[in-house]
Amino acid sequence: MRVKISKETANDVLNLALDTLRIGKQALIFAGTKQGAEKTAEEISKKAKTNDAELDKLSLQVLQSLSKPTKQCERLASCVKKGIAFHHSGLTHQQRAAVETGFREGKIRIICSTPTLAAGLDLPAYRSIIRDLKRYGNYGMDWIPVLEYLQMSGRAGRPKFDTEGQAIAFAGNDSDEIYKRYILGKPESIHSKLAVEPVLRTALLSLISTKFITTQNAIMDFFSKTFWAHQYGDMKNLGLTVSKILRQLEEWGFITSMEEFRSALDEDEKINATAIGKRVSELYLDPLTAHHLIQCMQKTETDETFPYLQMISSTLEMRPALRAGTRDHDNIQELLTKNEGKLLIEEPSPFDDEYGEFINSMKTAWFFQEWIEEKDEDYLLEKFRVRPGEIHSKLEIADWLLYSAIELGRMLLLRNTCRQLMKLRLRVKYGAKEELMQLLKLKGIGRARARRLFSHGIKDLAGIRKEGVQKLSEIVGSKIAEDIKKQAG
DNA sequence: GGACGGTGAAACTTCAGGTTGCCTC
DNA sequence: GAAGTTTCACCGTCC
Repeated sequence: MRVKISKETANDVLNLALDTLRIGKQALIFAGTKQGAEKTAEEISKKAKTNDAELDKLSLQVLQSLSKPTKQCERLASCVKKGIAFHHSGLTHQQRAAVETGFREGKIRIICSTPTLAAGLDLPAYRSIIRDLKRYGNYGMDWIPVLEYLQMSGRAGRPKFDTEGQAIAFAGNDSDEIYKRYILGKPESIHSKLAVEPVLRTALLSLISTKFITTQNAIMDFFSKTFWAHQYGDMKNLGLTVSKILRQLEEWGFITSMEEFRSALDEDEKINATAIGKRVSELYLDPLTAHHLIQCMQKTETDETFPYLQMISSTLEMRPALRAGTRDHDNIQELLTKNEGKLLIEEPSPFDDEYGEFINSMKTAWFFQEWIEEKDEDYLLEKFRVRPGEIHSKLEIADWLLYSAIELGRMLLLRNTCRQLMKLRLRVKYGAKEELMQLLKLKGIGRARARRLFSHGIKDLAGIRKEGVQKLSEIVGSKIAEDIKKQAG
């Protein structure tokens, strides 16, 4: 089928989008990066001539999803005003929901998105436009998986409304390659061998700790019957990986064999989870991460925050860590010097493979440090290029890791460290300095109000009791003033 | 003559996603 | 590897 599109601008993605608007249909546009998605949405919205009171309402909703709108919020809001939106992991939950329902209801005509929408959500459109078929990966720029292409093009056509759908991919100079790869090519198998180890580690420990499996033979037997082994194909290799992981788990003290003097695990030997191994499994923690946390905590008992932030920032769970660019170089060097001798993970040689990952984890830790120093989201967006939604997801992971670390620390009787970590967890949760801790215990008081109270000299519950409702009302509003007065007793 | 502003090309920077736990001093 | 962003030199205009 041939479709003629008028060449209104030099940008064909833009032309296609404008054409979609003209024929009164909806489109999803897939871009390779968040920046790319935002950019295309913005370009289209500048050319779109939509005007609608409903959209104004939606736009306002998007803008006010945070107490203080960031530049990203403003950008999205101005797009939505024109019936265009972008969608990626850096959006807040409310924003995502607003964009999705807005599209389902037909108010939003075009969404420019990263592959988020293709995988998880059922959001069909008349046109599915794939702008980028290449993406930056571990080995430079590379083709996206066939599976992903199918998922994106599969969004075209809405079964209930359209009799047809169009999936359009932008080819550039590689149309032959694209035809071979994506139209004729087979999707790759679901499991990749590289991703196996963390999952296998967690699964193994869980099987052992629930006493579902007690010998290595039984383990191999179990895995040979799973679909997973079928996918993995090579049982011999899987066997080697399994015994390697078992040895690691033993070394880390998460499992024991009955005859402890034997260094290697015998195949019929009984295997049990240790108390701490059991807890690790209950926490759904990757044993490697658990081991890392334990080692770090046993190394120090500091009352500084940065070492612990570095500890949680250098886990697999926290990946992808924030990328450190050249403009961060000086700041990170300064951090390294300032924390010399206190870091829980030593700086590797710059020639080491891990060096880049180390620097990234330093940047992530630094980001958390700034967060608990009460820097606002706009500042963080500017300085770290972290979007609001990402801030939340990183904080959630941080909270979970800190919780896990506290649990493990408690079992290891690291009382002092646990106390520090509990304080830190609260600060990470609220993004506040330690001096606000007392006030944050109150319901309805977050870091913003706590800071306002504090700067008026009200520093704790006693301070609230002393102050009159009138004065409190001026600071935090009358409803909350009454409420916290009640809470303070 | 100098402040200001627009333009374009070169240099530089950055690059997807999302599941896990919960009362504990 | 390539899109997006920043920087900077260059030119023209207005006062």
